[in-house]
Amino acid sequence: MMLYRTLDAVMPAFRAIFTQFDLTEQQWRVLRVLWEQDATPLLALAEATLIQAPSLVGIVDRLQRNGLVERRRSELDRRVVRVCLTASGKALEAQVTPLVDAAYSDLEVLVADGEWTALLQTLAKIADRAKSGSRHSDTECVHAAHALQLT
Amino acid sequence: MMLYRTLDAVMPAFRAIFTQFDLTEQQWRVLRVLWEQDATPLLALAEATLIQAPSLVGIVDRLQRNGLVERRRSELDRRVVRVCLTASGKALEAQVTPLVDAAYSDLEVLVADGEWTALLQTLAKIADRAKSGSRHSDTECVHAAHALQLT
DNA sequence: TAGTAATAGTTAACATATTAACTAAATTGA
DNA sequence: TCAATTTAGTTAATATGTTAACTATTACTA
Repeated sequence: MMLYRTLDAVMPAFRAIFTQFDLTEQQWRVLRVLWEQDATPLLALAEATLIQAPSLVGIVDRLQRNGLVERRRSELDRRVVRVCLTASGKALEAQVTPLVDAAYSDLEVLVADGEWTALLQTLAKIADRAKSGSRHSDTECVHAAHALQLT
Repeated sequence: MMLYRTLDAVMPAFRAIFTQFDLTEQQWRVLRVLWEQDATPLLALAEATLIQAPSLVGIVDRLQRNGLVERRRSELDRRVVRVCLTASGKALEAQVTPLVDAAYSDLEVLVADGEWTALLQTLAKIADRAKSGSRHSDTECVHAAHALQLT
C-alpha cells in the first residue's frame, strides 16, 4: 500500500506537464531518447526506452501522426527503420525539458541525499539478487518504473 | 534505470504463478480482496484494490466470464452491484495463496529487515510530502505498484 | 413534493502492455 | 550457392489504464 501511495503522490506533477503538451508519458520517453540520439533504429529505441517493440510501434505511429517524428528506411540494411525527429519534434525539447527538470528538483528536495542513495541501493540490491534465478527481459515492468519517473 | 531493473527482477516470479492459474495480476488483486470480504460492492472493490472503476468493470467481466465471480444487484439500494465469489472462485484461494506467499518470502529474504523498513519509510516520506500540494486519486499509479507486488 | 444534485455502475474512445505469429531482409553454414 | 536461421519491424488478440460522458437510483432541498 505504501508504494501505491508513493506513486500516487509523485506522478501527477509529471503527468500535468505532459498533457499540457499533448504528450503521454511514453511518448515523452521516446522523445527524450531521440533528443539525445536522433535517427535511432526502432529496436534500439525499444531498448533505450525499455518499451517493448510492439508497444513502441504504436507510440511511434502516434508521434508520427502528430508530426513530431518520421520513419526513414535505412539504405544499408533495409530491415532497419530509423525514427527521426521533425522540426516540431526538436522544437519541443526546449519547452518540455525545463518543466520536467523543475519537477524532478521539487521531488529531490523531499528527502535527504543519503536517503535517496539508500533507497536506490536497496532497490539495486533487490534487483540484483532477485534477478539471479530468473532470467527475463528488461522491459517487463517498464510502465511501473515509468510511473515513478525516476530514471 | 535502477527502478526499472528492480521491478524487472522482482515481477516474473509472481507473474509465473498467475499465468499458471489463468489469472492476470489485476484479477488476482480483485480475488484477494474478495477472499477477505466477499460480496463487495464494485466501487468499494475499486477502492480496496486501487483499481479505477472503469478498469474494474472489465476485470470483473472477465472473472465472471471465467466463472470465478458473479454480480448480484443489491435489494436495498438498487444502484449497488455486489461482486460475489463462486465456488470455483473460493476454491482458487487455497491453491494460489500458498504460492504467492512463498514468492513473497523469497523476496523478503533478499534484504535485511532494517533495510526493508528504511525503504518503506523513505517511500512513505516521499508520498507524504509530494502529496501535500497535489490532490488526486489513490488509483493513479496502481499498476506500477501492482508490478512491485509489495502491497 | 417537484427539481436538482449526488452516487453506483457502466460505456466509449483512446493509449498502452503482453504474447504469439508473420513478413521481409540479411546471415550463415553445409 | 542455396537452404535454414536470424534479425528488424510489424500485426493480431487480449487485458488494462485514463478521461469523459451517460444511465439509473437515491438523496437532498427549496
